[in-house]
Amino acid sequence: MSSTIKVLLAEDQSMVREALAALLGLEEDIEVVAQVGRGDEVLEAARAHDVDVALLDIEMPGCTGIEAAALLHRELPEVKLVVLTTFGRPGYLRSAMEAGADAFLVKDAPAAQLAEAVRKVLAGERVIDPTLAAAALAEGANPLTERERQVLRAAADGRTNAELAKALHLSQGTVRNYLSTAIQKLAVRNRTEAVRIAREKGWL
Amino acid sequence: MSSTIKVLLAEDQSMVREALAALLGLEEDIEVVAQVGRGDEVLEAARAHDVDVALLDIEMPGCTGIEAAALLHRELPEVKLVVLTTFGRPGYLRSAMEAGADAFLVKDAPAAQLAEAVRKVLAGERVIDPTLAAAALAEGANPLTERERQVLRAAADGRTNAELAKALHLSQGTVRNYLSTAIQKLAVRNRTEAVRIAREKGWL
DNA sequence: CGGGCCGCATGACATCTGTCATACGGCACT
DNA sequence: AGTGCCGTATGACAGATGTCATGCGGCCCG
Repeated sequence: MSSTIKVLLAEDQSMVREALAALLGLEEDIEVVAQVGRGDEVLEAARAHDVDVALLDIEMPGCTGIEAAALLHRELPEVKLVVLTTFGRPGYLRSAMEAGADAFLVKDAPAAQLAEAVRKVLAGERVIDPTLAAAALAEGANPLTERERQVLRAAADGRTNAELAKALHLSQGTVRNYLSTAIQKLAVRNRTEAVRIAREKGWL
Repeated sequence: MSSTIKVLLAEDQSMVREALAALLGLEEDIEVVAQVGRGDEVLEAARAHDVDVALLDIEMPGCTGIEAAALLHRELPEVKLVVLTTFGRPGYLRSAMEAGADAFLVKDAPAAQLAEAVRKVLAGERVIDPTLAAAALAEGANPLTERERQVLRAAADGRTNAELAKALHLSQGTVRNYLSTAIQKLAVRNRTEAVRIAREKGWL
């Protein structure tokens, strides 16, 4: 029989990361050979340890798990990619798939699915929650332009139009125009709702 | 030597919960005797299993880990309480302590601290991050009145003044006054920032 | 009993925000 | 060459939001 599956674990919360490592450690055929707590340490660690599967949390400092996935996919295409996230946002699933992910798991799925997903992706299968896949397809693509997203992101923490304009090197009127179109595209009433909805959909 | 320490684990994300259980399962002297995924199932499970220590995540459906802690503290005062959270918000620490928690851990602390905290609280010790404790003391108490908190919470998802007034059975002017005083107390410029800051401090 | 804070309210005012029309250059697709 | 979208900008306008002064009744504390 073949040797153990070598896994890289990327997750910023140490306690969760080490707990997941403990969980995977219980499996005979899986070995966690590297752990990192930042997105921007993923590639280096993957190179250093010759991993079979990378398990990537999305929310991480440095860069997101999705960005890390895209990078790995480009640099080490033979590494299988499992994206793990707290939030089952359809937009996340879409981005993860575009980044070359082989599996997409949400953290409130049963723990058994984790080891299972690792084995499946190594066998060439793709693993995604059918409900989430349906939601991602139903919702359609992100309607926001890059600029609209930038403005929304910057507006998220309560900045005023003048501050947004300064931060993005735009005129105040332009900022208002972008916010206005974003608000209309998302069918909401103000910037706060727009930020909330865009976040929920994973469009931000 | 004494028998194993019986632990109840409350955490809504199955994968994290089972991973933490796996982690604790590696310790010879600790046994996870019950797992729940909702705050409002904690008391019942604790009663059913005669637990020594309850490990409570804060963010849970049903009721928060802090509310569950307060309930356990009242109903089963001999059970030791460890509160676990993603966010190291000083206000959370304060509330947890007021609810009778014996330990307060953030999830980005090393995993080893978890088992250690379980043993320590059982030995009658209290476990809190000194940095966080300092922050909680430095920041002072929540300056917001109950009404101000209500209005901020309701305003968080982008409701308009008219909607807030209707939802809270207040006049529109009163809503604006509350928001205005909250904005001043938090030393910010608008409601969105006020919500953000209040959240960060755990005052919401 | 008086002072102070809270909850609640109103009115006036200044500023911020959202909408709309309009404009121009660039780029892509037909 | 024409159409359409994007990025950028302006000006005008209506409505939402934030500030301030002021008022009243209730409650607690000294």
